[in-house]
Amino acid sequence: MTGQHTPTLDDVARAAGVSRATASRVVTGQGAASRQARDRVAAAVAMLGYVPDAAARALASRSGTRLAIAVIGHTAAVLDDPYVGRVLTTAAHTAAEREVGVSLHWLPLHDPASLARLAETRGLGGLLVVNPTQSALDAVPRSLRGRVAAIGVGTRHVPSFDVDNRTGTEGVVRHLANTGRQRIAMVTGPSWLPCGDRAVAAYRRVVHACGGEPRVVPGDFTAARGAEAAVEIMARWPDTDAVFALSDLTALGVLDGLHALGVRVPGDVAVAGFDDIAFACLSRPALTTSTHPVEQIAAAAAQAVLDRHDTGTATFYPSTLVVRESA
Amino acid sequence: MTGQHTPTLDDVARAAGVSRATASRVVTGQGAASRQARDRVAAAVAMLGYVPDAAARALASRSGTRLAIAVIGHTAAVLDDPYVGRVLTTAAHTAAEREVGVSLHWLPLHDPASLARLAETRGLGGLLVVNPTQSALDAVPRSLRGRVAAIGVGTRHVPSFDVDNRTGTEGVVRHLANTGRQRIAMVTGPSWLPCGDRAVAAYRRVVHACGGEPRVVPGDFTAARGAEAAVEIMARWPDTDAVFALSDLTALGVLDGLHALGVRVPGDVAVAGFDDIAFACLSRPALTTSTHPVEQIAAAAAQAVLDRHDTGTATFYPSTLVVRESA
DNA sequence: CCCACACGTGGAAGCGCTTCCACCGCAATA
DNA sequence: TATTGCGGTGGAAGCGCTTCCACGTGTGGG
Repeated sequence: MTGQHTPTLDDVARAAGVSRATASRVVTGQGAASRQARDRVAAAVAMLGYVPDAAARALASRSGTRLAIAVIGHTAAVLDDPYVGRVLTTAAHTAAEREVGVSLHWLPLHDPASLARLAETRGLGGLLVVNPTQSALDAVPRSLRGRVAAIGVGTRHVPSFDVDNRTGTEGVVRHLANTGRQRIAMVTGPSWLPCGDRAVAAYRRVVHACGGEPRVVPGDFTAARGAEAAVEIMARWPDTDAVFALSDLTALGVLDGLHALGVRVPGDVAVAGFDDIAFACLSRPALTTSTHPVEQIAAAAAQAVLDRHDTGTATFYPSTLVVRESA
Repeated sequence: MTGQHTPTLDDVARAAGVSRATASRVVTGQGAASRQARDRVAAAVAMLGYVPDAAARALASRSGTRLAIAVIGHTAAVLDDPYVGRVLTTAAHTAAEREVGVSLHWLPLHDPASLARLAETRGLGGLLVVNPTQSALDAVPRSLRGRVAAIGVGTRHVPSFDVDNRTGTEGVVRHLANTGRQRIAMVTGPSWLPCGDRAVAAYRRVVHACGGEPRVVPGDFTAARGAEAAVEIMARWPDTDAVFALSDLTALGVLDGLHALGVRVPGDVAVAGFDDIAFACLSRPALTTSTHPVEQIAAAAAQAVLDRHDTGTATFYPSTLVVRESA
């Protein structure tokens, strides 16, 4: 071999018999280049196995190339939730396909400034915020507008990609009602997550329409909280005959809590979740839930940020009921 | 504000009244600097809110700063496995703490060249390979030696960080034997994963020592395969009274398959898994398994690569039995 | 026949940083 | 006192790339 010298654009240009400027134009696809030049540069690239240096490219074009993914609320809950894991891996995968680097950040919940700091990092190609709070999003500098997206609820200035919590919730709660459940309780998500409001509102609406009374207990998307919530619900409203949890993980916890209480599912109480994580079909009884296109959502958000195409304010993806054994 | 000008090292140097070289030394901590210079630069940094540009730094120091994490064998199986998710998020988190970027890569299984290509990317600060095959690792150029680590089984030249499959397996299988199980079957991991060999060998040893005959069925770490495997096992050896799966996900699938068959767990057949994923305690019956310090393993591997400290060849982390209901 | 005007091209100036090198003063040694 | 050494410093040369700009060319319209 010719020594350990990774080929640079100069090498390519020399091999192709053109200037570095021309080689750059061909490689990036920006700017004009004759057909002949294009071919020769392409051949040289292939021959030398040239790979552009991302750092140099980012530096020279002063357009950051890194996609930062920020997850708000770093707790064990977030790490254990397969929903978040799927979002992360899909977004990262989308970025990897475009050969852009990814940095993952876990941000504290009540510190909007931390997001602002992250957003101000030079060399940021885009920012994807998972489960943002409004205040955090508002702290994002306007210089990044058009390169930020939220997975969850956004703001006027930050486009969002999320599942349609409203119709999703309606679907599940209606199913519960249609199968004869009269006294349906709900375990919500964390109070700071704005997407939960939509879902709770939808739940209230359906329950009222069926002549029932809402029974809402706060949750936090963890299984442990689900088990607690189940106990709370049964203590407070012993005649409850269905529980809807806004997260499968929580629903699984509810199943657990109910089991410990000696309550039969779905005999005594029906249980339904939300998300359709992989384990939903593995629990005993298998969990009735609502499935949403997480991969599609995460990929769309990543693409929107990476390609800077303006996608309007909010895009919702349909969530569809999956009936299994628990309800 | 003074216009949209992100402060550069030049600004810092000017504000501190030193040269750019000195400012750089202070900021990076490399090289000598007087106490006075250090203080003044630190003050300037704080005042201006200076953040070093990663791209420029990488370019100038020609020491890539990105940590690439490669997951071998991109299938739905890998994405759904919370074990992999935990490894990824922990490694990414460790990297983020050090302010190094991360790029995630999903590589095809039977293409060692793809890892080599990735490894040759300029500007790579380190490479972490999850679930590598031997041939893939052998394809990593020696120029990267000391900056590669495997999570799983490594090679002579690539240090590895892994759970101690041998004692972990022994622990589980012994527990099965000690609780009166005589005819213990095992569902392995994918055949291309070298770590599986250790576990299978350990399983054979314990079974032989107890006077039993090994009953091995191939698995692939998915739940679906676990369900199939359960059916296969019961068809082939109807008197089986215990199943050990080398992955919780698979064990959960086994539970499912057994349930469909009308086999009671743990009454008729005991089931044990490996990994202790979050759902292991949520299944019905709750899964007996072996827990390992995934976070610790992933963080150690990431640190080793990032800090370039030579950690010898292989580090094993203990796996400890967790007895729940299924065995 | 000359000017305007595209288009393709190469020269050269950086992007923000690290690092080699030469330099300077000062204390320790001879 | 002359010599070394060394910690601290600034100048300057790049790292590999993009991109502005000026400079030919070949076309078409006036």
